[in-house]
This record gives sequence, structure tokens and C-alpha cells, in this order.
Amino acid sequence: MEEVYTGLRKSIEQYISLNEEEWQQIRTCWKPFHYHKNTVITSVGQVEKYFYYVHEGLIRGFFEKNGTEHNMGFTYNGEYSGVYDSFIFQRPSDWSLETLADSSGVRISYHQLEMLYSKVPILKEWTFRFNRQVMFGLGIFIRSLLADSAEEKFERLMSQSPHIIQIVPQKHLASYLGMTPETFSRMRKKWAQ
Amino acid sequence: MEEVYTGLRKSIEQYISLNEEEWQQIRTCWKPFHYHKNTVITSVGQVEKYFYYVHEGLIRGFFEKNGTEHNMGFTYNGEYSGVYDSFIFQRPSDWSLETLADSSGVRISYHQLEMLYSKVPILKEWTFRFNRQVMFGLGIFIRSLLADSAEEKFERLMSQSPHIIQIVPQKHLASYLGMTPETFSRMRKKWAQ
DNA sequence: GTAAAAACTTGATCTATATCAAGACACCAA
DNA sequence: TTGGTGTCTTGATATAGATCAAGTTTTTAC
Repeated sequence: MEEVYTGLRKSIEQYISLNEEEWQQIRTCWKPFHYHKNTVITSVGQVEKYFYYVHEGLIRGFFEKNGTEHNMGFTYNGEYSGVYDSFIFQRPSDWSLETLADSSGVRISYHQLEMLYSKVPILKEWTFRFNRQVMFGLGIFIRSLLADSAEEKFERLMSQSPHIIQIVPQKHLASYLGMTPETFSRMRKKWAQ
Repeated sequence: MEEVYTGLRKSIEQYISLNEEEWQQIRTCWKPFHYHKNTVITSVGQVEKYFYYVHEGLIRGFFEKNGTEHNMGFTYNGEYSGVYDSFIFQRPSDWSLETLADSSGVRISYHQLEMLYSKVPILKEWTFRFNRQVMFGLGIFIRSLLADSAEEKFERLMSQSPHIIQIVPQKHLASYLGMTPETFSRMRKKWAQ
């Protein structure tokens, strides 16, 4: 358990630095969670209550349209998860969160976080910077979706995160790149040669 | 000129409220700009110096790949523009900004804005909320790119912003939706019936 | 350990959209 | 006002990737 909090602290301190008192305030607000594989954490229509720090596990964010699921992203060890927009605006979500492996870590509720901002003002700066980073990532994703062919998207994924294919089921990766599992499988074969 | 600043103030006050002194501090930091039609404001490789409030005009954000330009978005009257990621991180831009009509308004430099944050702390909250709104919009855009067919994207655009077709050249709208001008033209014909 | 269910692969075919090409229209510059 | 350049339309053809289908491998559950 201790190492989960150590991970959280390190992760927060990538953006801001904390003194001991601030950290203690923050720490007490994040509560442990644990979900088994293939558990839906948040589903469409719900209001996202929590923001998650995933110490160990794998989570996917996805939505459904005409019977097809579309993956928007994945969370690995040491990253954050949650239905951001629903969390931020406390409005019903239009996408879902599901574990793809047993996942555990700590999470903070919306109200706890709002309260923390007043107790630990610097934390607002953390959210600020974190959001900017997310924005930046979304921009890159959009760029790829607009301009890259299926083959390019596949190759980009393989050269940037080759390990990912061992962790995330192919059908989900395919959907994330906006292609069918069949196409993904063919790309993979081609790539291997 | 006065109405430009009135527009800016209203726009900022959608997120936060300002007293007179705060507003005066903010106001003096935003300087007028004016660009003619078809002017490149910021190009690839440059570091974005300014954040723009466009009172009147039309600006597109785009990048180029293999000789094809891809539009990422447009700015209309009363909206903000700038190469956000380059501005935020003060790193060379990998996309460009160009006017599609004579465009004028006010803009603030990176350093002025940083300075303003310390003089008018509430302004940071404005940026915070504005960024969240941008994130939200990017999420919707990604969703559409992942799941919608060319026809659906076209229809969505026409029902959500039917006026846009009068303002933005079709070839740019086509690129924004991730399709060719020919496809866009055919969709349009079909739609008219 | 074994059966059932998922996930992945591979091939054959189909289709939405791209590409190529050529004509019509529109706007701007002298 | 007119020529020219860029934009839009329309048709013919090409193709990347989807869909359908059937077999194989891997994972899950009892």
C-alpha cells in the first residue's frame, strides 16, 4: 500500500513540489480501490465520482455506437484514469471505463478534490498542468486520426509503444487506431516480416 | 476599438467575474492586431508568442503532411485563437495559423499573460476553465473522427453549424472533416435534395 | 484437465471514399 | 471588362480497408 502512495506522490511532484504537510493533506483524501478484470467502473449515464491513480492494472476508456465499441485510450501502471469530462463538469458521462486486468490504486472523489484545492492551493496548479498535458496529447491523437493511414497509425504505435501489444488485446488496439481487428492482424503480419 | 475590449471582457466573464481594477489590469495587456486575408500568422517551427481574441474575422489552424494540408479547426468572431500547445509550452510549433478573411482583435503575449497571473490571480482560474472547455471540445472531435462516416460528419456539421458553409471555403471544411473536397461536394448535393 | 468461449488469423469479396480528369463557375487584379 | 487563377462540380476509375466466413489458437471456467 505504501508504495502506491509513493507512486502517487512522485507522480504529482512531476508537476509541482510539495512540503510534508501538503502531502499529508493530499494523501488522506486519496482512498484505495481495487477492481477485478473486466469490470465496468463507470458507465454511460453515470456521473464520474472519482479521479483514479492506477498503480497497477489496465483500464480502457470507450464508447459504443451502432453496436461497435470504440476505444479512446488506455491507462497503464502509474497513470491516471477517469471519465475526465464527466468528472470535471459533474455531468452524466457519454463514455465508459472498464478494467482489462485486475487494477488497483487510489482515487479521489470530486468533492474531496474541490475541498483539497482550498486547503492545498498548489494542487490547483497541479491540475492545471496535468490538464495542459492531456490537451497536448489529445492534439497529437487528432492529428494522427486526420492525416495517417491505417498502416501509418499501426507503425507509429509499434515504434512508440511496442510493449503495448503484449498488454492490450489486439481488438482494442485496433479500435483505438480506428481500424478493424482483421486489418490490425494483417498489419501485424506485414510488420513482422 | 472599444467594442473589441467589451467583447473580450464579456468573453472572459463567461468564466469568472472581474472587478473594475482587475479588468483594467487585464485590458492594458491585450494589444490590438490586424491581419489581411490569407496571411500566415504563425508557421511551423516558430514559437507562438500570442494568444488571440478574434473580434472579427476568420482564422484556420492547419498542418501539412505529404503535400496535403489538414485543418484542425477554425476561429470565428468572438472566439480565441493561437497555436495553443506551442504557446503553452513555448516550444516550436508543428502547425500553422492563417487568416481566411481580414481579421482583427486583441492579443496578449506569453510573458504579459504570465505576469498578469501574479497581478490578477483570478485570471489563472479563467485559463483553467477555458482549457477544460477546450479539452472537452477535443474529446468530441476525437469521438467523431473515430466513429462517424464521412456522411455522418457532414450531416453533423450541417445541422450544428449550417452557416459555416457560407463563411469557410469548402475545401477547408472537407479537410477538417477528414475527407476530400470532391466527397464534400457530393455530400452537399445529396444533402440539398 | 478438458470443454466452451473468446481472440486471432487468413482468404474472398464488397464498398465507401480517394484519385484522376475535365468542364463550369466565381472572384480578383489590371 | 476581361483574362486568369483558384474553387467547385461531376463523372470514371482505383483502392484501402471493411465485411463476411471459416479455421486456428489462446484463455477461461468448472
